Amino acid sequence: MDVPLPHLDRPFDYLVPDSLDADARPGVRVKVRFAGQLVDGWLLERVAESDHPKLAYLEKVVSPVPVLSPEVARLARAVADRYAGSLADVLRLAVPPRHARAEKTATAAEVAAAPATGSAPEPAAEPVSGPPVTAGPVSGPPFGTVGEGADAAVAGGAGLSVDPRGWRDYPAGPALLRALAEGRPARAVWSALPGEDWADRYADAVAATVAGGRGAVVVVADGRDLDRLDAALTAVLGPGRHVRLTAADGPARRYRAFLAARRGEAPVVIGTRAAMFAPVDRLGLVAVWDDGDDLHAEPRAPYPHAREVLLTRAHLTDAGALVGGYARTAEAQLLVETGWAREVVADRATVRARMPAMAPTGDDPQLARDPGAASARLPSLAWTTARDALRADLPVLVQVPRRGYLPSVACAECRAPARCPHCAGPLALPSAQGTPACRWCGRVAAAYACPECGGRRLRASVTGARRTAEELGRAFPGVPVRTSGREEVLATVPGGAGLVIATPGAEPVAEGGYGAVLLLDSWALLTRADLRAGEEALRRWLAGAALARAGAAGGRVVVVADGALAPVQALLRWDAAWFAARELAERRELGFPPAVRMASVTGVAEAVADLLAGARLPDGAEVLGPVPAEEGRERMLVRVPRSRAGALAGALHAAAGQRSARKAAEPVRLQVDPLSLF
DNA sequence: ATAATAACGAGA
DNA sequence: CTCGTTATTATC
Repeated sequence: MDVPLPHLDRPFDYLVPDSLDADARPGVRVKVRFAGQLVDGWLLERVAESDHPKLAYLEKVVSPVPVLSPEVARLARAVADRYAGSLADVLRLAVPPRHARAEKTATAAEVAAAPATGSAPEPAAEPVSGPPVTAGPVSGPPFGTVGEGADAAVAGGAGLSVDPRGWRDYPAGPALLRALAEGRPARAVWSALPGEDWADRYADAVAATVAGGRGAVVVVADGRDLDRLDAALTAVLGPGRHVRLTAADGPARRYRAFLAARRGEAPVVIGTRAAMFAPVDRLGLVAVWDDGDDLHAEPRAPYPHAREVLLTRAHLTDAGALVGGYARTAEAQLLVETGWAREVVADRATVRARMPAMAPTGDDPQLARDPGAASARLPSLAWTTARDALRADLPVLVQVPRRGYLPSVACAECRAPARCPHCAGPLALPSAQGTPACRWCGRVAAAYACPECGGRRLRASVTGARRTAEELGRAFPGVPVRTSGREEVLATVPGGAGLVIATPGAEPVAEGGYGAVLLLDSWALLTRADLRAGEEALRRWLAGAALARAGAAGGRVVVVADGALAPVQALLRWDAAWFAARELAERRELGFPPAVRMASVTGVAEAVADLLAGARLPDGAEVLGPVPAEEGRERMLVRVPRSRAGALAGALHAAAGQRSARKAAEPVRLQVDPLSLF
């Protein structure tokens, strides 16, 4: 029933009139009369009898295309249960809006050929167990030992030949590919080497899965990553073997792509998070690249995260799973530490050989002596590193904060940019009412006085990529300057001398790799009041640094940050696993996710109190708060051990059901795994 | 929203 | 005890 009310989140039985008998197959959209009105719904299964005494007739089959596959129906129920949401809400995310014209292009024969895969549907017959992340015990064997994998270029059992290509750089890599080719549910957390062509590696893993006769779903964060993966897959699988599914393509194309996937026209679906529910036959692999990117979190109720949906999916279908990135999230680390997934990492010698030379620079006494550096507002080491790379005819990447992400400040009287009295770095405001502090050395400038006019008041201004580009252009005359950011994102840049100013996430790949990468927004990233500030900073640095040449080939990275900080250490050593383990240990200590399961309840105070009063929270649940939320609302957090995660979601959903049943007017937002905890 | 059903109270 | 009214609850 396509109504979002939590107390109606269960199947209802209807009689099927003879006239609709042929079309009324599981997975079709239907219209039924419910409480006097016509509402949309989903036909979940056909049964011989019903316990209900008086049944109404199905009003209409909207379209005979069974767009909801049995596997996705089960997945959607499990996701709704995990996130304390309703099946209808999840189905809205899982099945794109119908586009009648796009549907017409499917002939009757194709409709009839729509696969009836998977086990018999049992909608809501029994609660589906939570995703493996919450399940605790290790399920499924590891996909091979290091020794076995190292020299295995040919798949065993099935006699399929799989070339591990770049996966040879990782001791467990070839075994991973072999397992996928043999249809075994290998689960891996992959830490990509610096300079790694991740899209090629994902294409290899997908190709191995397809060679084994199974399908794959791959989710990436944005359109640029998608284009890259698309090209890599076309190169490896050939054209027409994969479907591209993303909301950015518009409703018609999206629905057409969805139907193609549903009909099983291609074994592989790739896309942004819209693709996480894509129907795929005989699913053998789910994969997500860069799971720390917050674009993987769905902003619509019940706010599922692509990584969690895909892992649930792997669990339900016994498919393999690949969670990869240059960085590693605490959630991925948990998969490794619970033994659910195997870590796929290169050994230290290989990492060292591939790494660019790394250097931190903070407070910079040489700044004044370097006129070029001073005019570019760059610490001296950053400036000389860039200059050397340009002299060697190599491109230089400068990673700067997103425009508006962190407002810089200027004198309120004369508009002169406010500079750090100590190192002349730009001052910025971490929050609206915070004290300005230096973006380079981090020193707080409490008693600032403008050197130009003596003014003491400051106003916010923005120094984005464009402004930085102008200033750097002046510091390195004659060098081409390109920017890549919000308005225009470059995918690639040529290999010769040139400056590339990019915001995090928009760094273009340089032909042959960058000679130097300057990471300038360290302080802005690290001082964010967020549980994940360190993780996020490291993720962005690694993504930028990964584009540099190896140290032996002249690649250098300068990070303007204190080298003693843990995320900086992790960058300097290129050790995302170390940082993730540290981060997870710290969250265990503090009782933060993913070591525990958190849910937030947001609304006006009475509504929040009402819901929590009616919730039968599991043993050991802690209620924290309230903290003020946006406009008059407040937010309470509920924390439980991971073993009670399912019970917590169930209790909150049931409590929301009670409220909606008695028509409580004030809305309450439930969010399991909320993005931000503060 | 609206129909059924339960709960309640006044008058026979 | 019955009828009529009102609160409650389920909605195939």
